[in-house]
Amino acid sequence: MQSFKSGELVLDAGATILVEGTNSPHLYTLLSGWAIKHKSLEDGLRQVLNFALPGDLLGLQASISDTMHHTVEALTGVVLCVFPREKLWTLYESHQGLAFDITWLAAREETILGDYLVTVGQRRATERVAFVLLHLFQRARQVGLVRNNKVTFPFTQEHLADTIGFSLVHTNKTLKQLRRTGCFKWVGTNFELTDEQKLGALAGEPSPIGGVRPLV
Amino acid sequence: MQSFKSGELVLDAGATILVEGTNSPHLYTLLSGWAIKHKSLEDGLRQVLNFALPGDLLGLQASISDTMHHTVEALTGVVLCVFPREKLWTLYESHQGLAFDITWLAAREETILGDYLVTVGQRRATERVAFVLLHLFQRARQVGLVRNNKVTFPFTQEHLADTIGFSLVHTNKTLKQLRRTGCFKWVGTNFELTDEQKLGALAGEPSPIGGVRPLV
DNA sequence: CGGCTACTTGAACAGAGTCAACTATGGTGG
DNA sequence: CCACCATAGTTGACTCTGTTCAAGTAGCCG
Repeated sequence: MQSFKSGELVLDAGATILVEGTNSPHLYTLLSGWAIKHKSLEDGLRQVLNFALPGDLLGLQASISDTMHHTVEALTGVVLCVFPREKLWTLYESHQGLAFDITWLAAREETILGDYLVTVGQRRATERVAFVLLHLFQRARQVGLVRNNKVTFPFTQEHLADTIGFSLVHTNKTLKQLRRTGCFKWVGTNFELTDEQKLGALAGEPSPIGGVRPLV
Repeated sequence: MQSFKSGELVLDAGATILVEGTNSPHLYTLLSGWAIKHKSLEDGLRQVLNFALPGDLLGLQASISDTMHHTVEALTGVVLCVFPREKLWTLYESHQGLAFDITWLAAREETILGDYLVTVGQRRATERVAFVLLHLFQRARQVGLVRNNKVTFPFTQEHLADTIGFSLVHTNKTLKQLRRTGCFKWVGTNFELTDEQKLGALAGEPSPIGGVRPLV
């Protein structure tokens, strides 16, 4: 799989990695740093679709439809592993493991977007905020970015607002309310989760016990 | 690819094809009919994630994570092409075309979910309704279900409401308002689109002319 | 005819948006 | 070292969009 790699790309925070409506000759894997995927509307509104953390794939859409349907922007300095897009499908023939991995990543992305859609479509303000904070904390933990229940969140309240579909002002007020529950501390870029279970409950998660019963 | 097939499944309208939280030994392709993918919350709320039309793949998530993250339900009588899930990855080795097709379908699903997320997160009522109606009309047309700009929509206003994240009542009132624009007629299950461009404008689409300028 | 489901409509209420001002905080240059 | 500026975060007052509750109507099938 390393043979497929054509180089590394290092970018500063704020750099645009891929642009909606354009295509790209490259497919990227995020090696380090955070990025954000979003779509912008003419009237200045913006919807964040997802965050990208180390290990995530960027630019698959362009490989398939010749056009990106969202923009990807670096939230921190990032290191990207660069793959030549045109080689992808020939690689599918020689490396089935790669085909599996990419399918897996695409399906995972679909799952996350589905969760976000439920959150934005059905949840109340506090649930939305709690859900996204918890989700990002857990993803950060999966890739080893959490130490002592602390992690650096390199995004602003405005990013959060654009993720959950609320105005910045209302997001801020909801956050104030959530802080009073005491399950987490978020000051500047430092986020500390002190009561994961409680935040999960506030996010409206089904309780971890009592899973779903299979159909007979 | 036909060799992979293990049978056909015929189900009535209302049948549940896959259940959130369970896994399934099968992967399906929808051969005919409509289905709906949704997630339900404890409190009775429901979010429709997407509609499935002929040609769509159902159950990929279960093949990858051993658990479906949403439920799939038939809206009409459906015919499904059944594949044994465990054979999928071995098939990836012998049929790279299949690997490409599945990746393509997964990426397309991601694109649609992204569009829905923008709609639900940022758009106003009339735009949301217009967007979904137009989107479904266009997808139906792609698979040849539209004749004379007419198509059968086998879903209720409640399905639409659960798709766009509004209450049934407000969806109904918005629909009433949209009908006055005269771009479409929707009575019972019969939908006729008489002014596609106008509906596109109401949906808040970027005008077809004036595409996005590539980055130099 | 009765009972179901889908669809309509109005009135009162509440959640979220908008506007506008203000407080940190960090970086820059005089 | 401090004055200035830009960006991020906070807060209050008012408005408006969408929700809820409640009461219908229309069509369909037994």
